[in-house]
Amino acid sequence: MEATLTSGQTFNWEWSADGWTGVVCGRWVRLQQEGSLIRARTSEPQRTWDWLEEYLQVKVNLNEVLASFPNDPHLQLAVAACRGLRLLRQEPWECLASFLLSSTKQIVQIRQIVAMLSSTFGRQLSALGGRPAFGFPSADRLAAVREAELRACKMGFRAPYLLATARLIADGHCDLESLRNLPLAEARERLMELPGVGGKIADCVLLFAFGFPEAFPVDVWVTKVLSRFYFRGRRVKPSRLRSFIEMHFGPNAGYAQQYLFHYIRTQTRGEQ
DNA sequence: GACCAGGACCATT
DNA sequence: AATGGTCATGGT
Repeated sequence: MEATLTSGQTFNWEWSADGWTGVVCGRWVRLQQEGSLIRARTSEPQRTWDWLEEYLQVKVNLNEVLASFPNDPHLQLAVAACRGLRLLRQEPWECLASFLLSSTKQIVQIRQIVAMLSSTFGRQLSALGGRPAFGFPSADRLAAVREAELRACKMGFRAPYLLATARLIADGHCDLESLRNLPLAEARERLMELPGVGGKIADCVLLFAFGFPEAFPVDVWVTKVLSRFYFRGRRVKPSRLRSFIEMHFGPNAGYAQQYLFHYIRTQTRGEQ
């Protein structure tokens, strides 16, 4: 669970001695790992846990996913180092907005920005003990604020992108939920029409929110690890990298990407 | 105090 | 098509 929640696919989980605290579908949640089980606590009674099972993707058979990976020693090394890492199924708007804020930011900083944005514009939620919690602000809410208010959340040049995209979602010009049912390439194009959304951020939404398992976000870390593992550390043109990815990683390429990303990031921390 | 971070966009070649 | 500069901020 730790690998899943700290691997840079989501930014709103906080660890403490009591477990992992976060917000899913507008509900405050605390998760505790007990062996192979996960215990969940909410601040209010729940009539169903479907929303959490969907988010955590607990019904995905991880062994089947891993069995679909190519049998190459580098990838297997990453798999061994990131035991239990899963892909979440996040809410599209929160995922899109979070990754709009992610460009050339370290994960710790993205977490700070998301936290400030939520506490400023998000809905306050009841929580068990501790500090109050805040949900991620809706597109409607953000569409109504001024750019300066967003910049006050330390997002810098990303503020106009977030604002413009929030407005396109809020006024119905773009319906995120409808993109879920499109073919991957088409959904990707629709996403890239949004201001501030290029191929990488689109791939993140396709993989982390819409659940396209073959979507493969390529950032500086993934570029680095692919170069090191499969191209003897040499620079590789993006187009060549793309064709290698499609050739090599199979139907669950996105999972493989997440293992490689988390592996290289945790291995080289503090190095160089 | 450099260097860099889960990029996108625009102006030049 | 392919670089190069720019954007804002702060962690390491």
